[in-house]
Amino acid sequence: MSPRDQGAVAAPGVGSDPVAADPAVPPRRSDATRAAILRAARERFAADGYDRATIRAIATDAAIDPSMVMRYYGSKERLFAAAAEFDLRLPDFGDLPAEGLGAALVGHFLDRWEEDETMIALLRAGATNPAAAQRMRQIFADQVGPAIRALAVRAGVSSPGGEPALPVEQRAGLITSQLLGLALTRYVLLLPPVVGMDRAELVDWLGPTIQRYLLGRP
Amino acid sequence: MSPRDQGAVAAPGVGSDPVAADPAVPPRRSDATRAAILRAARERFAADGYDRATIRAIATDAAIDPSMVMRYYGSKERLFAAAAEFDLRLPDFGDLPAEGLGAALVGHFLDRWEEDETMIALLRAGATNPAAAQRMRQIFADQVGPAIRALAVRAGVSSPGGEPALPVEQRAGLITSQLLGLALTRYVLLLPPVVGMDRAELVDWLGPTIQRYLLGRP
DNA sequence: CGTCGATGTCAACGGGTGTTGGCCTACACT
DNA sequence: AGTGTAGGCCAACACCCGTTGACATCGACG
Repeated sequence: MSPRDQGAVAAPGVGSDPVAADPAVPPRRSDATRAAILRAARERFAADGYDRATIRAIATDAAIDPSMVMRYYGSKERLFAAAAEFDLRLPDFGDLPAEGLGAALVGHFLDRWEEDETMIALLRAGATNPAAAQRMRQIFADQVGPAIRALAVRAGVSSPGGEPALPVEQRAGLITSQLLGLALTRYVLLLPPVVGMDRAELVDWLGPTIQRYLLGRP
Repeated sequence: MSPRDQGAVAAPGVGSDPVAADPAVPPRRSDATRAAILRAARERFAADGYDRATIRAIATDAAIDPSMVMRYYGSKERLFAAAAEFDLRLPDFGDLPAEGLGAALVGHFLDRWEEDETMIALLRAGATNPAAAQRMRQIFADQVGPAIRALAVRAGVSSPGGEPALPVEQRAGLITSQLLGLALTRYVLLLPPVVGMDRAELVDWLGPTIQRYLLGRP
């Protein structure tokens, strides 16, 4: 195995421009293949979950040999780790009145899920694969938790220096439970009434819920 | 294969007394084995999901040969169908004031999940297995939907004969999204803040949410 | 006591999986 | 032009899976 291959496991940003990466690392001829593998992997993991998504099927989708997947990503587990790199891209909602935060969060997550199936792949895989579940906890800890904390602090539920009025971690957990429950019933289990509701209806119904978990009281 | 074996695939009620079944069908010597298989299957499906739960592992847990599983249940798919038989046991909350329905529902689901891992098995398997997802939709249609409809009618949101004030199916879908999201984050993904909350806290926080989905407005 | 069906064990089959190593090809550089 | 190396394919290995059929054992019933 070429010594350079090992270092290339870390994937670039999900939706980032494949061209114009770090100019210190010249583009390689295999970059297109790498990207094709990653794209096929995300599709398969999202559609089938970790176990049913086979290396052979992913390689067929990417129109290459299964052994190439191993050469570039080392193992199925590391391929999944690369394919499950996910950035929620949570904005800071800086110019939004505090009353609209819940609805804005619901809308942002709906948009994010529909434009990038990585999160669905993670959700499907996380139900059975411990590593995928760990990755979801990490995304929660690194992205959801801090964002919710910042929003709560800004809106005055908790002060940056002092004691939080209510544990912010639990607020983030409650918000996640509702948002992931929506993703589960809408995109994975395909529960008919949830699939049938449109974006505006979901924002209207779930917005106040998230709003209360974020800033309200039981 | 004995002709009687095929008919025995349908499992008895989940927590029902294994003795004193239909007296027309005399108990068989293999009933204990059947029950042991079913118990081991539920544990394995709940812990590992459909794909990772192997017939061999289930048979080992039940202390019998894998071929017995095939003899009694025909195939892995039919074994899962038998093990995933699930009764939510939703009460009608007859003597409860309408304001307490949301909290009562949350409490009932929490109790039900903790006393019977079948629902967790279904949730884990439903994320990747289409048949399991179909079963979840069926449970929703047969048990959750009608129960929510009855509660909503009783509390006056919808009248039995007339036009519902708001689609009751969507109310049931929203309730399911929050309750399954709780199960997912608490029992499957093991999100720390959700795992750390106790029953009373969860009822306090989620109760008003379910209450609004059941009887309120966006 | 002998028979027969139910209960259970054992070994194997066919197929699919992740993974590996050898080989060929084509490009880039001197 | 020659050569080294990265990119790619092929065949195979070892393993595990669901499933099957042949054979042993036990219990009830004539």
